[in-house]
Formats: sequence, structure tokens, C-alpha cells
Amino acid sequence: MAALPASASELHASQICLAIRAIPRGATRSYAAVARAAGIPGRARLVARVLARTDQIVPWHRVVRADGRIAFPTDSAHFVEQIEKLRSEGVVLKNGKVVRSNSLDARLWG
DNA sequence: AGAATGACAGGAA
DNA sequence: GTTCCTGCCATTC
Repeated sequence: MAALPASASELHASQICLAIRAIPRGATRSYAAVARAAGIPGRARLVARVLARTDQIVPWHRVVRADGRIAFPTDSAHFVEQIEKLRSEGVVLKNGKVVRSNSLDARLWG
């Protein structure tokens, strides 16, 4: 039995978590793309809020900003951690930004 | 109730 | 190509 959502946002949070888990290994998606996959286009900031609050196990490191940049400050521990995980999955990073040259992934971004 | 904040995005300079 | 400013939405003070 699913728990009763205390608010509409928590219902979306579930969808957001699923959308993030659906990201293939070695691929990255923008917050807007995740929001869109979750059925709430335009709520990119809501995705960020959910990631910051949820205690669910999700590949949060695969979610980056629209320009491919990491969402954390460069001096943050999270910043390094995210890069480490991405590189571990074969994601190529260029000057602190994610390089997306995969033809198939490029389509998924649209 | 009003103002400030945040793991963002898009357009302009 | 990068940097800065504004807009959006939900939560928090």
C-alpha cells in the first residue's frame, strides 16, 4: 500500500525519483529534463528541492544543470563527489562541465 | 501576510 | 564562447 501523499509535491517527488532512477548509467540529464520526464515540465527547481530533501536512493550525480555544469560550488565536497561518480561511469568532464557527445543521448535531451 | 531563499533555465550583454 | 540578470515555484522565516 502506498502512503498517502501529504501534499501534491510529495506525489511529484515520487515521480521525480523514478525519473532520475531511469537515467541510464553513464548518461546525464538536466533538472528541466528530469522534471519533464516526471510529468511536471518547468518545475526544474522542484527537482532540485526534492533531491536535497529526499532520503530515497537515487543516482543524483547524473543530474546536472542545463549547461552541463555541476550544481554545486567548485569548492564543495559534493562537487568532487559528483564528478568522481560520473567519471566512474565513463562520463567525460571538460573544465568542470559534462561533455555530451553521445548521439543517442543527445536525442534524449530534447 | 510579506519577504527571502534555493542542487534551475533562458535570454541578453 | 562566457557572464549577468530576470522569471518561476515551493518552502521557510
